[in-house]
Amino acid sequence: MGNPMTDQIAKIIEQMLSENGGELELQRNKLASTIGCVPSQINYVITSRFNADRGYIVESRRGGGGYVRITKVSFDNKSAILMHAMAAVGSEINMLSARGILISLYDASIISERELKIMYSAITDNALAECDPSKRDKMRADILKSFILALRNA
Amino acid sequence: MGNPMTDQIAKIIEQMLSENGGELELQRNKLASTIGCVPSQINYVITSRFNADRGYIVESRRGGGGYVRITKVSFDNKSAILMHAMAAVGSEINMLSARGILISLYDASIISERELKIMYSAITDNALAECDPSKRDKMRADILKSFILALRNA
DNA sequence: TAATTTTTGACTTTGTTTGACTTTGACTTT
DNA sequence: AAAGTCAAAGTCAAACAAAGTCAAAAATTA
Repeated sequence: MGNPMTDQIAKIIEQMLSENGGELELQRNKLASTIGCVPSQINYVITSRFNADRGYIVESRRGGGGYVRITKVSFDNKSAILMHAMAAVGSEINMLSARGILISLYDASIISERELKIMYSAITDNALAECDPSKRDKMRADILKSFILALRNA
Repeated sequence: MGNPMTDQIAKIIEQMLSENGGELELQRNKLASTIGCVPSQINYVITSRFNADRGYIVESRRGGGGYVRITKVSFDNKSAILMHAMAAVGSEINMLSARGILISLYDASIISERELKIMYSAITDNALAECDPSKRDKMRADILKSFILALRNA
């Protein structure tokens, strides 16, 4: 509703980023004047919306021919934890271990309590009752790995 | 029941909500001044009448361009939708229909986009590849129904 | 009257906008 | 090379704009 300038600028930058495959070089003062704001507003947008927490790397150079480069990256920490979880799942996993992995993701703040409940509901023996018991742990591993993959870009 | 201001304000907000299909973004101070009450009264109305217990989700942002967003997900509504979804799943379901059901839950604001992705990841043919093809649709239905059950109290 | 609910406003926290001032780098002149 | 100039980008703090908190006072209800 009350869309502050910051949000509009962020949207413009996102747009440009996605048109450029996640990488973008811009000129701060030029962008500021086409948008119609003071240059330092661009800095504010960048620090508040395109910071490392949100998975962006920002590099810049001053002086003549200066620029600001914004690159989107999926962040390391999270993906390392997910990678680790993925390895921990392996090709088969029982219900208790699967639960443990989900809880560890919850503890690492990668999923919420609600998401924990949702995911857990799909990997109980009960949910997998239809599956042949001999294949159940493999099935569970597949589902769990699908979740972990989905979390990479969610 | 000598209509305290709180009730009138609640009524006004309900009115606006129903005019907007159950979703509403308002500005606290603006609303307060048009109604003629102190801003914090709006907070009181919201916490006492539009809380999670009563099936509302409230989000807000401070600062310039700030807002308060109220979304109605009434329990009746929610459980009716879930019930309906449950029935729609049936005992077997293919990947496309399953996806449709998840999208309808998303459209009804019962699940987030992130949750949509998570759940969808578990019901693709890919995730269920291990399952005997003749049983796959049954398996998918079971998982989907587990999700829906988990959403009842999440 | 005791308990609960509502009303109010002073104070806090969070988020945005602006502009004056600083730093850096490339290029030009001495 | 050293100094100077200019074109960027960066920093920071003040002003502004919202929403949140909390507790005391007032009103209602049991």
